[in-house]
Amino acid sequence: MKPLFLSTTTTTRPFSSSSLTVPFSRVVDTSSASSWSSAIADLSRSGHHSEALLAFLSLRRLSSQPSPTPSSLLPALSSAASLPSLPFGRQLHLLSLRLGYSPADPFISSSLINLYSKTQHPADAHAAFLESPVRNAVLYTALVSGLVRNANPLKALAVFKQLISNLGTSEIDPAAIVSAISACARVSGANVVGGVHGLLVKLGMEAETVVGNTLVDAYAKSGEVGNGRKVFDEMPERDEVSWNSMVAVYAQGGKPVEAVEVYMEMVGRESRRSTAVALSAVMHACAKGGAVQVGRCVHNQVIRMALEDNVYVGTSVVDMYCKCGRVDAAWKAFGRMKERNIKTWSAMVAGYGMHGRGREALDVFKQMIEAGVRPNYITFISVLDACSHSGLLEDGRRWFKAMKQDYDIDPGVEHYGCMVDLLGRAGCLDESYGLIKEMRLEPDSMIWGSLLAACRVHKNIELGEISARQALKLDPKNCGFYVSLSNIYADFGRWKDVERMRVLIKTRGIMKPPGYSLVELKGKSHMFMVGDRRHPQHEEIYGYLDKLRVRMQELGYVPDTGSVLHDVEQEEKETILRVHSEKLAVAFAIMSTVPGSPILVIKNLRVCGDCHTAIKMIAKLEGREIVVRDSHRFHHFKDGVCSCGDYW
DNA sequence: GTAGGGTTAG
Repeated sequence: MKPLFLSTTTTTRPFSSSSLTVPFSRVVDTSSASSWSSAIADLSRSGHHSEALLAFLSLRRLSSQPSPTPSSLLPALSSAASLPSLPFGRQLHLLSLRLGYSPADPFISSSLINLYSKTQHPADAHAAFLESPVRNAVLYTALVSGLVRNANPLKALAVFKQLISNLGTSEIDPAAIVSAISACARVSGANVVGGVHGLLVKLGMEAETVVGNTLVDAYAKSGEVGNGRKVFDEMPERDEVSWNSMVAVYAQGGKPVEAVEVYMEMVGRESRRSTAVALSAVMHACAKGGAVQVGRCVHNQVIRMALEDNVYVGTSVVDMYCKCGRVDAAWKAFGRMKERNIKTWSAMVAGYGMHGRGREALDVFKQMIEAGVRPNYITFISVLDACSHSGLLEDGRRWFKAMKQDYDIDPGVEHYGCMVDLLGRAGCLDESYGLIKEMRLEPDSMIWGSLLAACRVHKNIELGEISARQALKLDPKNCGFYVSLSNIYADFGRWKDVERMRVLIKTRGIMKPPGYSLVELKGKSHMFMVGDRRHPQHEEIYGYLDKLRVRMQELGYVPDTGSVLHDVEQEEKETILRVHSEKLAVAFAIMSTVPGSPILVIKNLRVCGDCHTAIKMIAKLEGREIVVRDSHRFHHFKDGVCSCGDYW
């Protein structure tokens, strides 16, 4: 009966970036079952899941104990679920079946539901639920959250309703309500979150911090940021997660100013600790809103707190600079990082890619492979996207083939989308069409849209009609498809068809989502919509644009009214073009900054053809580098040309 | 057996 000294020193946890010292060492009496199981439970509870599993295995091997009991099996199973590790979990499942603990023991059953949900085996999770002779609230809750995790929120809500009808509302506790709220957050429809909110108020759970946290996120996910903020403001107590969620909500909504405000309130008035999570979230907000000045301040804070080496924070810094048009600053930050994971590398590849610097993107990608990091599904999207933005036809073909052959990754719609775009751009329309036809997956509307756009550039009316028909079948409300087809007809002088498209757009009530452009000035974001006159300096902006237009016309500028949808006269179309949001933003930025300094404009939609031509000229006339981020990529306008090579 | 199920971020 030799006691075993079980000590775990420095070890690296799988799926975690930092190596850490496990604060665990104790004497385990291997002859005592309770000492054995409490050691495993301690490890599992403190989050040292691989160590818990190792302890379970090694102690089983060393021990004279006949067979494990639920008190050691259970924490091991819960660690297997947390990692998550399907092989370990299955082994433990089989063991508990053999020993008769499963399916009889509801504690084991709930852990099994959790395990199979986390390893994306929802059918097995459901089976574990059905096999259990006991159906208590914990089992229901495990199933509800598991279904949410596996992208089935509707079924999750149905299971939650079963809970209520079978067990009554008295069985509902905060954990149950939290999983129900997170299901609601992912179901579209009016007031879904509000329904469960009402229920939990009736049950007197609104003061629970976790419940409030989940509600904040749920309202935000359903587009009701205001309601989320209200819940946040009324919470009696807020923890770290509450604050981080509120920052994240604004980040996801692309509101860097509000995100920073909440962050400042957290570290200022509330004098809470700033954390890596909070800083990544704020950085994410800056990336989304193109707020490079604020982003730089946040970056300074990251440096001050010595958090640059944190791989998550470092990656969000890289991503922020890329998305704010400063890909060289991103590269510098990338170079300083001591540790890089797959997301870090992919962010850098994507960063170069969206700036049209495909060669550099591929170089980084090759360095990544040399560094021994295995590319995944996402990485290949970045790689192929980079090829398509730079027209690297041969590289694109090569890596598209290699992803399946060398890395055994089946191409998804995103990869096909990049290839269709790349081939189409290069004028290989038949090959592009052929690729769509040989896809095993259902092509989405974006893929057909890419081919449609290529058909316009390379003037192929037959294939254009085919593509448009398919695209519109999948997404009949997307006005871009109507416009592209109409443009093709216009290029061929088929004015009757152009008119037919115009009528179609009108009768089907197709609306273009409102376009807006953002410019950051002294840390403040200025937003412009088409024909916006809300800006205090709008008189000056319009006056300046008028003067610019005269100079542009001297250079041969002719308005391209093709992308104006409205049912109006030619003259009026030109007026609309004149006040497109990106033109207003560019004019405002030039007026407000020192001559010669670069300009960044963030646009929510794709930049229109006329604006693209106009901004090229403005860049030349004003001797400025104008960088525009549209919904698709970056455009660097300089000396009258654009980095996209006029294909976007 | 404070045994199992619950929220945020990258």
